[in-house]
Amino acid sequence: MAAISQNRTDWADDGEADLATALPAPQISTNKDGTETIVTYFLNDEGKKVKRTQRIKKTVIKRYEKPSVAERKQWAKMGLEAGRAPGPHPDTTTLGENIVFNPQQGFKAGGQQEKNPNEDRKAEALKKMQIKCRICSGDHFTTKCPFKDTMAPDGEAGAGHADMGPDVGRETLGALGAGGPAGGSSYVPPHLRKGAASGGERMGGKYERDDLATLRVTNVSEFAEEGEIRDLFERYGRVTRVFLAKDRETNLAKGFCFVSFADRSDAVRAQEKLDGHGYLHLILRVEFAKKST
DNA sequence: CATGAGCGG
Repeated sequence: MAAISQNRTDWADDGEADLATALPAPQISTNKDGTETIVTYFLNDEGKKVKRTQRIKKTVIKRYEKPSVAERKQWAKMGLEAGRAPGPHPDTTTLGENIVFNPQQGFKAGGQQEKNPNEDRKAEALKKMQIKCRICSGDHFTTKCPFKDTMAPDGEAGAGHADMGPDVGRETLGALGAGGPAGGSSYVPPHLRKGAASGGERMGGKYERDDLATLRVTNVSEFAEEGEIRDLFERYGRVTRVFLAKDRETNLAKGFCFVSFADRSDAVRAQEKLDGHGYLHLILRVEFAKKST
């Protein structure tokens, strides 16, 4: 490494030493308002000398920073920067746009990604074998019980029987305020909740998915991806949802998907245009979805 | 071929 000249200020100096050295040195001055003005000189693509004036405000904005980046900043400087003060210097570093680091949801400085607490609790419960079926006391959830269709959970009067009063055996509905489906469970799936992205509508005390502008697409390749399908359908209007059915085990597409549009008229056009359209070695069939069972 | 997943403990 000793062979590298310590006097060189730029890799581009090779063969143009006279021009390069003719450039004035960068100047930094501090203004009254605390900002700094940086003047640098360089040669542009056409070999013309350019003076650049930048005014920067040295406000330190505290924000999350990738731990790996933070660590890297502690490294001793090397090469032309060896021994110099921390931070960028205009003769070796070109100041660019601020790049906003946008941490992922759950990102935590100084450590691993935060785990979903629900996942944790569930895994924990499974590990300790605390799951006990309320019907048969087996180590599965009540809803997974092989007897769930024929027996009610212990302590509940015949769930699903017609002679049941409106409040008998019915749990209090949660603060989400959605009327759940009849059947005794207070659980309201995310897409049916108030404010869910894909317009649920209150009808007769129940939330139902609005499938008026939903297309069912069949003959979809197992290698299909939701994003690609969305791109394809976006050409005909605003797509509000793409659901690509996948096998939960293998994660391979099952061969059909649903695409919802904001406007039914767009769905009509997409249906007409894309029915019979080739996508990845297969020819799509596109029709309007019927109500889900 | 094919009408979605989802919680819960």
